[in-house]
Amino acid sequence: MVAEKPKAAAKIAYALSDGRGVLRCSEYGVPYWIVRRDGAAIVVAPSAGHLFGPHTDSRGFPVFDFEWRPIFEFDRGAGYLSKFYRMLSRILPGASLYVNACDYDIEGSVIGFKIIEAFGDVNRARRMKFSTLAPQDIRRAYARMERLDVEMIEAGMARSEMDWLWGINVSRALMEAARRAAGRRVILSAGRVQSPTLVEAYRRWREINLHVPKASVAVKITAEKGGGVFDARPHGWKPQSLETARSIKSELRKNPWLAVEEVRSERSILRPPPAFNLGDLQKEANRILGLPPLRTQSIAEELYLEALISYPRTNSQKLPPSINYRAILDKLAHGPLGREARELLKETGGVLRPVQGSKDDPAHPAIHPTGEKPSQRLSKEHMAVYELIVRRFLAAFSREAIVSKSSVLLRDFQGRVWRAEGLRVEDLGWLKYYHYSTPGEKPMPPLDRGDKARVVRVDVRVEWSQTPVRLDKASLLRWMESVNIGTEGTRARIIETLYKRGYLEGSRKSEVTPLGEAVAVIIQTLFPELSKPDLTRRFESMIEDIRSGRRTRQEVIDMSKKTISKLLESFLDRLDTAVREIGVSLGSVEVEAACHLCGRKAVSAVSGYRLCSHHMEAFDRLRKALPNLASTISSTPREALEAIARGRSRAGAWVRDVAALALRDDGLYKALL
DNA sequence: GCAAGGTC
Ligand SMILES: [Zn+2]
Repeated sequence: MVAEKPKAAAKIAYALSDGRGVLRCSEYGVPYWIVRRDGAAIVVAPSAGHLFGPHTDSRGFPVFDFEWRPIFEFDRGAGYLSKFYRMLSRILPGASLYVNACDYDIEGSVIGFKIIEAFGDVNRARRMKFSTLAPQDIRRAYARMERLDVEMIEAGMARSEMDWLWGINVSRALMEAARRAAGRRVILSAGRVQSPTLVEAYRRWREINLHVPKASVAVKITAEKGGGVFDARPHGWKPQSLETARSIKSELRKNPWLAVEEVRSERSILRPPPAFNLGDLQKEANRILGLPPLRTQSIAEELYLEALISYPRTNSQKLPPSINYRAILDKLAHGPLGREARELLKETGGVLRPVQGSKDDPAHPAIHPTGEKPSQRLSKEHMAVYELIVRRFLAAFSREAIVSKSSVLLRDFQGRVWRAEGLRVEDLGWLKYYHYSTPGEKPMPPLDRGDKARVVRVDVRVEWSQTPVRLDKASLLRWMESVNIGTEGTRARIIETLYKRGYLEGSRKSEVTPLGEAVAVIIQTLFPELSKPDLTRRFESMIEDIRSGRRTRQEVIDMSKKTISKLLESFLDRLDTAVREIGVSLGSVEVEAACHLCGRKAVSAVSGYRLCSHHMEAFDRLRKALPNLASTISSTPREALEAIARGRSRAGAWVRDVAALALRDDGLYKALL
């Protein structure tokens, strides 16, 4: 019986033993288990994920002649697989029956099949189908074993092969262009998941650099009543210019009173969040601990191998009763978060009904602690992630938090309406455990209709809008989740690949490098299929066709080869443009007509200055926004440009470049008006 | 050397 991983193999063996004992053995340092059932000896042996994958010895492209080989033969990072390979090659021969007991998905079907094909006999093989590793599920799957799932195997192999064909061929095409441009070897890559993500990063980076901020005038009143101080802001109106706001300020200095017109207060209820799936954990660990997504994932995987938490590569936000809530909480009560666990047991009186999130996973529950006590050796970061997971788990069982929000409308002597807002947490509820989401309190003195509050001070200032667009590892990961490309196990890793290739750089505010821009442009123009998530949707429908018997793997692979061949042909026809694009980015090719501001290829000229497409776009956007901007801050266009050029305005870099140049050059300045 | 998908 072949399991996908050691942990699963152990669970399967124990489930099949019915408590009558299991023999744990080991070969080359890899564990396997022997159990007796129905008079037969069952050997449950684990793989460690895929042991075989497509590979070729051919160089150059197009390349279509791959074969399935043991992964450690060609992937230096996969050395640990060789001991699994040796163990399986020793254990499998000679059995009377082979059972694929890997996870029931297309990847598991391939993993088990390839191992049975290599070391056993596919003509004496069957498939177990289970969706969880709970003992009763495993026993049911064992009792109802089916024939080998050929359609799933074919679908899974097709997925691997299509990814290989697209990825290897387009990567080699890019590298060929780089080699011709720079005369040296540069490692470049492209693929179904990484390339749409790079293109999205490029789109975001452009938006950030092209941001023309909107100006608005903020007026904040600090008022006082009975010793209590609060803030009020315009309600239902706003000052149209800085001048108007300043005159309001001087009016209020002469007549510093506000009449309370209406007091409203409402309670709002904050429901506890569900337990983590991997994406939520990565997002929260980034927000709270500042950890990049792949770091969080590695830590979670290590916590899982230490048996402190459940399987982390899950999309589920659900906690099924089968995990045994009570047993876990009882154990947690004696660990490092024992005080919180005991508090929760007291609060719930032992009635444990966790919030269930909407997201689900075919094989695993949400991430939760096992209750095992963490060892003292755990690093600070490991402990922090562990604590996050435990606290989120506890919060899921707790009660709602109650917040009371008050909103007070006040009128000044000119009849203008102002609004003050207060916020008070009435009952912390689940926030006692997961305090990272506690809203900030805004105090508000008791006020009644007709009361007079005194204006203590008035602040007037120009506020510049910030771009809402984010570009960093965590935001890219969320984008990948939202368009459903990649898997829990691969998203963060693929993002790291984009940084490793030198396409992206920087952590909190990432940037696309010149090389990344060149690759993104080439992908968009010469391999448009790889620029969007749609290719993943096409893969999915082809995989579905194979599973349902509408198409064969051969047909799907032939179609892919045809598509890729055509793209590579037209790529070679326009190789010079790709060579130039990459050459410029690597600094080995000169631009004939360079942008005055950045040296990129110019697309047109304004008042004698050659500008690239980015700076041209920045010029256009700035020209459209300038009149409004100037009138809002009650200034001349020149002063508005100075504010933009200063960066304090939060304008995008390319917009600032254009503004600064226009301040130095009259011709360009006039062209902006 | 290149993908994306498993997992130690
Ligand atoms: Zn430019």
